[in-house]
Amino acid sequence: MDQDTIDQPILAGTASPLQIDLARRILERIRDSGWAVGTRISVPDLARTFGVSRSPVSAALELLVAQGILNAFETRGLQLARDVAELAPEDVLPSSPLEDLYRRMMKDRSQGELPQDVSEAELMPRYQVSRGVIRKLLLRFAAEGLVQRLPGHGWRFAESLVGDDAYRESYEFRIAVECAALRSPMFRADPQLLAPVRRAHERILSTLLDGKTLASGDEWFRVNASFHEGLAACSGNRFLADAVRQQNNLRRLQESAGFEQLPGERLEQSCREHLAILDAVEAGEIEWAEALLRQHLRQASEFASPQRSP
Amino acid sequence: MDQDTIDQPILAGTASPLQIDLARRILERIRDSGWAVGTRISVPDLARTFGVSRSPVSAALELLVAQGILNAFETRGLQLARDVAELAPEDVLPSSPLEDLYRRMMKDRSQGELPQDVSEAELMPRYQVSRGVIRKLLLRFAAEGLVQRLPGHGWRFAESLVGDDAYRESYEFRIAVECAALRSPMFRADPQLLAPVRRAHERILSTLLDGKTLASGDEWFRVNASFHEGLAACSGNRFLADAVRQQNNLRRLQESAGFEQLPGERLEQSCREHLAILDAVEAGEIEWAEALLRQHLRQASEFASPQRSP
DNA sequence: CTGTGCTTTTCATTTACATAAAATGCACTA
DNA sequence: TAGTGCATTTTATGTAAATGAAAAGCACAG
Repeated sequence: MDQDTIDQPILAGTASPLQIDLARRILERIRDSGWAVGTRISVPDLARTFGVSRSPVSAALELLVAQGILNAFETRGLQLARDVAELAPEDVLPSSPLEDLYRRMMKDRSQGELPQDVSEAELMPRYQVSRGVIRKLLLRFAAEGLVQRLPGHGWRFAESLVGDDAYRESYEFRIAVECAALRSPMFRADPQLLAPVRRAHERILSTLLDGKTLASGDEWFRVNASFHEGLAACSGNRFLADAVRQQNNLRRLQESAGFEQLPGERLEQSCREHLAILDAVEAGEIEWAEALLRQHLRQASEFASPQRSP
Repeated sequence: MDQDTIDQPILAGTASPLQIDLARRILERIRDSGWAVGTRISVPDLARTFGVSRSPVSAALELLVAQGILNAFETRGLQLARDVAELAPEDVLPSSPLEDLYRRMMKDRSQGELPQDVSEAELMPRYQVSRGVIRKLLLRFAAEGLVQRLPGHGWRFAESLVGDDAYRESYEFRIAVECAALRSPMFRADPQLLAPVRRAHERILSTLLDGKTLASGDEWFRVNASFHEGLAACSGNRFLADAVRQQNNLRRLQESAGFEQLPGERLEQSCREHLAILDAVEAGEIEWAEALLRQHLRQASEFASPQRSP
């Protein structure tokens, strides 16, 4: 077992993006479910959960085996080999080259090193990759609404979230949509949906109260997203839920540029506000919940916006 | 000049989708600007307007020449050859094969002839086209939020608007978003944006009052979409505008199934309601406009929904 | 009856090359 | 000075074969 712990770049070459992605999600799932060491890992079960066939799941589990997180279970099958509560997925798993490029392009754009209008042929030599890769990336950007095809040649980056305007607009949109979700006549606080969200918040809060900082900035982002998306999902309106999810995708773009490392206290406050909103929702006090949510978003907006001064 | 009038399928083979699209937009522009016969047509001007180079514009104009709509201007250049006020663009121009396929797939899906989950390899033989074409179409659907990539293999169509639930949810969403657009602090009724919308409505209204029916069902759909999108665009909030546009895309998927041929009187009423809202907006009476819009959407919802009974 | 491990089949992506289309530049004209 | 017409360059798209990855099937163990 080599060195037992972290040696990432090994065998990073052989693993599809899907496999890496699955490995990360499986690891998160193991952690969040709090399974004990020795628990048997079922491939078909995971395959069902993530909506794929068993092949990529098996490959993903192999990655985890190579990291010493899983090991063989008696004669066949796999089991959990160690406690993963303290493990940060990104430290353990190789990152997909595609994902890296994605972030790199995003960063380059948000720092103005890429012009607003680009051509595929211009990007190919810049990032030393084939056209297919470039296309794939651009398509992903496009799916997230960050980039558009121009008629004729070229692509244009959205004005995106550069500039205070976009920030204001984003928060205005979120207030409109999320409050509408709460007010929806079909709104119903689904415990199955909200309980994990609450747990995640409590976990973070206790980490903070221990004086520790979060393992990764990404973690708060994900929990935050799960809160807003979970609330929207309770509206029973797929369009409201989709809109919230879409906004979160956009925001992820922003964060990964490296801006907005929230200070611990602000983070703690956000966490408490989320919990208060959950309390109100679960108690059926929807109007109060809406007021809290509106206030929460407004504050978040004020906190985020003055990052850049004009 | 052959037969002077309409002979569509001729030389439909040689013309890129962009060229055909431009030809249609140019024709609409000529019609909506009300230029007189003999007006000179400037290529660079059109190229600027549509944000492309002169090449595709020239090619598009050639298409119009072939239809007898333009002809040579003295020694060089082109001029408007005939009155186009009564011309329906779709009768004159060849339709791009890509566009046809797009509509066909949409229709097939909305009539349930395509399953929700599809693979590229399944579509290729079905529509007798290469993978590239299929990809292009799927990507277009994806950009409109109508289809999603599945992890692993295949694509999944959005739940779309099948079922009464989806209808209700769609209208709830639109009410939330469009009303938020009106209430936005940055809302500003932009005449440049709204004037063409108003003109289009007036044109339709006068057509109806003449006792005629609309040239194509598509026409009302486009005008209706331009109204709602135009209003949202005035909010100065790109996210609100995008959300409205996306809803319209979804609705188009629905309509193309051939449902919902609105009766003339309902159509006339919708038209008048739109105009009333425009009046209110342009007079700065935003609250009144919002009330009208909310009512308008609610009525439209009631009209559309009982189409299918459970 | 479910899960595993392996094999086979299906599907998607990649690569390189050929072709089509759009953008650009320039000489010339009104 | 802006516009046309044509030539050139740049850019993107289409095609086909090869590779790689995921899905589906099957025999067997618990």
